Amino acid sequence: MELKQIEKISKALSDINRLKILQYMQKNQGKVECTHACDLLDLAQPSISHHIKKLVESGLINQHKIGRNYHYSLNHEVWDNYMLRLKNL
Amino acid sequence: MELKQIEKISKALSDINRLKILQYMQKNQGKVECTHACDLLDLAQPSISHHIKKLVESGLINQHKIGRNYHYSLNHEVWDNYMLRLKNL
DNA sequence: AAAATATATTGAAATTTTTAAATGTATAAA
DNA sequence: TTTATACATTTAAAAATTTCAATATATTTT
Repeated sequence: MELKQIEKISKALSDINRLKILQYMQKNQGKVECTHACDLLDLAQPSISHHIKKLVESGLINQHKIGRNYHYSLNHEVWDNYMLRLKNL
Repeated sequence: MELKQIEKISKALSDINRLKILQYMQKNQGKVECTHACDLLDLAQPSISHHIKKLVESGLINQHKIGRNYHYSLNHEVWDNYMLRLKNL
């Protein structure tokens, strides 16, 4: 993993709303209802959408549509590599 | 460790220049000669100073002056807590 | 196929971050 | 104690990020 990706992942983790979204995902078995997330975070729907996109683009989470809603899962490989690289910076 | 500090540390790690500074510190046993760092990163001296400050403020590194220059050391407690919190987000 | 529901994208404003010139402060050397 | 050297701070401009209204797209229901 290159330094550039370490930077990108750290950036994805550097916003409290995105951290809360990650927590919400985990608690909800990866299921995310956008409207519920809006209430929870007190953000407009496009903002939620934008934050989720950043998480996906960083590679930290995978996205797949189920019916009308989305499900997400941690990309454990990316996650573990990130930790490892930080430890041995 | 609160979510706010996770955010702050991630933010400190979310700039490639700061990551390079961290690497440079490690390679140099924590010793930093600012002018050398300027050359390495192709940044002006105040920028280096600013980036180092962000790292110190995040709690990731400790700063202590030796003679005219500065030495730094990783704050392992903060570092480890950060990792742990991320793992169990 | 039309209406309803859920998320994505675009565009623009507000905020934050990054950068460096100018200047200040502290230490070391002459 | 003057001069040189090294890092810090202030200030201001440039760049990037965050936010949301408006709009678009996709899916489900009727």
